[in-house]
Amino acid sequence: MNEAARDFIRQIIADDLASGRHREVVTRFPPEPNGYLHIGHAKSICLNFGVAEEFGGRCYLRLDDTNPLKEDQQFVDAIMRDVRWLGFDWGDRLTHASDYFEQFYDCALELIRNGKAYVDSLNAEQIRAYRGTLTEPGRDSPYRDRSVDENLELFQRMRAGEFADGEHVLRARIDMASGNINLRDPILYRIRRARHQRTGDDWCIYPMYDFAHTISDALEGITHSLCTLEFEDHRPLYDWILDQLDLPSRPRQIEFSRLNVAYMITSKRRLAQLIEEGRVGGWDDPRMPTIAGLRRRGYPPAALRDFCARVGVTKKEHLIEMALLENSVREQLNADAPRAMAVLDPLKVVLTNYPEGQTESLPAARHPQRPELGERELPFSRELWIERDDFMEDAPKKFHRLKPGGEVRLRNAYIIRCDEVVRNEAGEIAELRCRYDPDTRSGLPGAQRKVKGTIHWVAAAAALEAPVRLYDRLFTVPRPDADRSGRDFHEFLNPDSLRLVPDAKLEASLAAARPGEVVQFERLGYFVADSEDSKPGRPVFNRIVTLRDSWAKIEQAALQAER
RNA sequence: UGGGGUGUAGCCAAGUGGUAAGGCAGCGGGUUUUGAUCCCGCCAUUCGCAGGUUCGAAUCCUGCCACCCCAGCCA
Repeated sequence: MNEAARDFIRQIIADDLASGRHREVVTRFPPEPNGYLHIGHAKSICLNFGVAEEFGGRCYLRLDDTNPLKEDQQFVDAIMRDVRWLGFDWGDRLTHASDYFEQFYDCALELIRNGKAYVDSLNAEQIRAYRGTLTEPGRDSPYRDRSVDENLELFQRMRAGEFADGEHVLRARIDMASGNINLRDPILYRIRRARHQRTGDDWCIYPMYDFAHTISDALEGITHSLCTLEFEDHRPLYDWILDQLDLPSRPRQIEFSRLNVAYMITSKRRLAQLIEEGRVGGWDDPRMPTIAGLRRRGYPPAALRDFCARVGVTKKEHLIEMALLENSVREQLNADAPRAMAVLDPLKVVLTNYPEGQTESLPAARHPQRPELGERELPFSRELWIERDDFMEDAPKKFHRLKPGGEVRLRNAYIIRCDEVVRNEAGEIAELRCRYDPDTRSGLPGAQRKVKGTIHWVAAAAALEAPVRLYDRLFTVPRPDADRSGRDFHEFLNPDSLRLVPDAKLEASLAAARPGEVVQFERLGYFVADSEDSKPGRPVFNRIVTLRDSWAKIEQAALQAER
């Protein structure tokens, strides 16, 4: 694995192994259980677990539960489910920051004894004022020089619950004049009378991220602590903590840029807001960028892993086009998804020369490139549904579907010719009267005859009617949460992110689709039987992604040319 | 005005002094009973800009410019 380092982090790790600095690789994925994991986390999961796997090391799943006000067990369960679904295994390395509360406390005592931490009794407002600004240094707190004994006593009393929330904090004694604000005596512990989901009421003081995270890394023997760019200027603090304490290992923090995908937001706060406001159905709504949402949408885990691998790992800010994600999804789905036919916007076709009452059953391959997947049977009869936009009265020459007097092939069946267009009183096209050519049934020698187009269809009498949900991007602009003019991301919600087709006409064999099963509706896209709303015999389908559509491009180009 | 980062094609991304990989997108062509898939070809004389060093610079030096992050008792 050494020579094939795919990114700068793997390069560093390979070098560390080669130089003997480390003999093994230990990483961790440390989410805070205050929301669901999203596609950005997927990148971090793939990186941390992937690196460990590739270098024969191990990776911890560590729940960073140091703030009882925000965290919840339901999120812990969801996180485990999502990591597992993505294809990763933490073995017996499931940990919680709260497992180490006692050790954190001991570390705090050690800092106090060495004069490296003190109890500050300024209130929150005062602490902010004393901190200075980006360009002006801060000032020392009047409590900064309390004696070791006084600090020890106060801190012990903090733990014992003798003070109200906010009355005191424990601070590191570093440098109030540092250009790096994280070094201006950062807060290590705060008093918070809140019931913790794992430790209950054992504690009323809780450690801050920088303190808890650094020590957790060291206790677990993490060799490479991988995190996103916004923690870059926390690294001096990370290293300072490691310098002060007597810990079993010395991890190294390395930062990489977080994943940004166009037309998506990954702020947990904003995602939670969308749910609260009822803009989406929940954390697993198929439009959500959450792992649960993508799963319900029908994205295969392998597609997500492939996507993360293609995106790469660097320190550069980026905005990945959705097309890259969709390419990974289509690539997975094309290989495995069985084919079926479904008509979403039906137009009736009557085959005038097909005997009334007659039906037949036509075999059709489940997958054109994979004969081993077998065949399914398609009922065929006199009345059919075809897609409304597969017919055009005044068709351009490039349109090779059905037109008056024209021929088209019905996929897996016969060639038909359109003789007559029947209209209703409103003047709308109500039905097409066509003739079929009996010699051209698929499999027969007559089927060799070439026609320009092939369209999909469903026999009317045998059609399964089922709801189909057509999903599209949730937002109308690539960066909904970074608008230059300061407009709120709500303004960019896509009103057409979900279009419901209440009774699409589906090929009969689709009645057997199990929840979670993926199929390709030929010429339309990939669809999944919804895992929540499908009932036996009555599936509800979600559109995962459309097929590539070069006709749509031609049409668009024509439209452009007209202008 | 302090500190920390980042600039290679439309979007990502390799490149580590020897003459710009690869993917996505796009364009052109072939195969095709999915306008899908698959296959072939094209797509950076130039690496944020300006100087300098060198036989030779995306890579080294100097200066400049642009963008991102940091002032939670959040993570």
